[in-house]
Amino acid sequence: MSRIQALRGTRDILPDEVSYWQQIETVARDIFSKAAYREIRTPIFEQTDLFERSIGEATDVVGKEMYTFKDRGDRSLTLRPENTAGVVRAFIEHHLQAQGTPQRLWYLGPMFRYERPQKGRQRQFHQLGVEVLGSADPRADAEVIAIASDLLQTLGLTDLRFAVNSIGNLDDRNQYREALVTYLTPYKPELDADSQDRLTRNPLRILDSKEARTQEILCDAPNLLQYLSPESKTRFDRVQQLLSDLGIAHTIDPRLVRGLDYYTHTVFEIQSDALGAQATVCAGGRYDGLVQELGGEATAAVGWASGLERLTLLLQTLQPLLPSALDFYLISKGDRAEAQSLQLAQQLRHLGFAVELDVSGSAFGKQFKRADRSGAIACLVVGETEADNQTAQLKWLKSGEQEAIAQTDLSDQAERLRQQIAAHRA
RNA sequence: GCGAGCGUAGCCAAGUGGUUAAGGCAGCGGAUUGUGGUUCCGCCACUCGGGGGUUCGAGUCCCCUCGUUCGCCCCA
Repeated sequence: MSRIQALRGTRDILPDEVSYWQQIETVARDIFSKAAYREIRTPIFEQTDLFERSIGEATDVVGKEMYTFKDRGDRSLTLRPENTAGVVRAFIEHHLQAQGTPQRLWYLGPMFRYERPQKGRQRQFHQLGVEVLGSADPRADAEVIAIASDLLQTLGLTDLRFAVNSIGNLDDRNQYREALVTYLTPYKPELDADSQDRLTRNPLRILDSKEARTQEILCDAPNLLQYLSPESKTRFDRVQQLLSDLGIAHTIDPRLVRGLDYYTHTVFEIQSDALGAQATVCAGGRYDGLVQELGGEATAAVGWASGLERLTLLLQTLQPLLPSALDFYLISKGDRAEAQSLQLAQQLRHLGFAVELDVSGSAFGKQFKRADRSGAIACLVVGETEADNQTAQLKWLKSGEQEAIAQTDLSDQAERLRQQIAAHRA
């Protein structure tokens, strides 16, 4: 088996599936532009440092999932595992704060993580995301969540769980970390191996361990929310209130901590039960320290990212097959007729119709069969007879009704045809 | 990195040690040299992911390997 095939964790998105992607992209563009978010496109690879400093050295993403390589100039580069870091880098590099804050941005593109593929997880995957840079206002937190909600709802996705939490500011977190470590240390031998390791490396991550015994121990652990400073607490209450005012049902999940180091205050996840183990379709939070961390001015920010592969999986369960958008299928036989059918195809396309031209040259019977399978509403037939008198047979494929139409009348009849096609589609 | 399942045609598949590897869908050709969605006929795997082994005999059993799926970890 030496045939070349797509690499593990990468896949081809074939035309039947692309229509779902386009549906998401169309809806997203509309929602973003109505909320004054502008698209930003950043490079697919960056200096390795950028991700190490932003995402955090101790995280799994940086520790074991990055596609990192040396280029010919011996620089260490990394294919982006996520895009917040890149957007923040661009924000700083181009002094976007000078264009006024907040900057509301969105992006869409491929990301790369070296992991074992499984349902809803690829090595090259795609994320759609938003970032609001330069606002600490709780309304910004609520706005980005509301936009995510709009997007998912417009796509027809329901049965989603919105979980939110606050991990406070840096001081809150440090104090809580200490308390958690103090509480957990006596139980260390009973924790699962990963959690034991995290106890020193990244204790907060222990909270969302799936091990039963670890979770039992955590039942009586100190609660993160009780370690929030009064300001952080007030802030979180405000975000929750704003979400409720918007009618966005959500639950507080005190165990929700995210895997990337840069988060502060609000963190949230939107999950679905229809995806198997990879339940999260959208996740994000506030990252007030990141811009400064990467060398910019202190800038509060909040954002999220959503996995396109997971969204399309959900969409496909809702709509197993998108209907054909084809209006006409053109059939012809004989030199002159074939030449005329090409002319007619172009003419109809210029009038705004979607037209497929049969170029097989096979028998009419075969061509009709293909017309039927194409999903077109009507077919236009040009044979010897029609070629002689510059007409075509217009056949409505569903009813089988057929009428003669002069080739020169097509543009005059366009409006009528449009209406009839619309009627057949409905 | 770890665990489990699965690899037979473009797709879905039967086959569970014994002569020539079912069937269905799609495709192509024909019945029907100008009318489809029904029907009928024909064509479409020197070979069962690859390699090695056991056996008189292997798609079928064993080992290795590659690929893939789902799960763990982690994440969108």
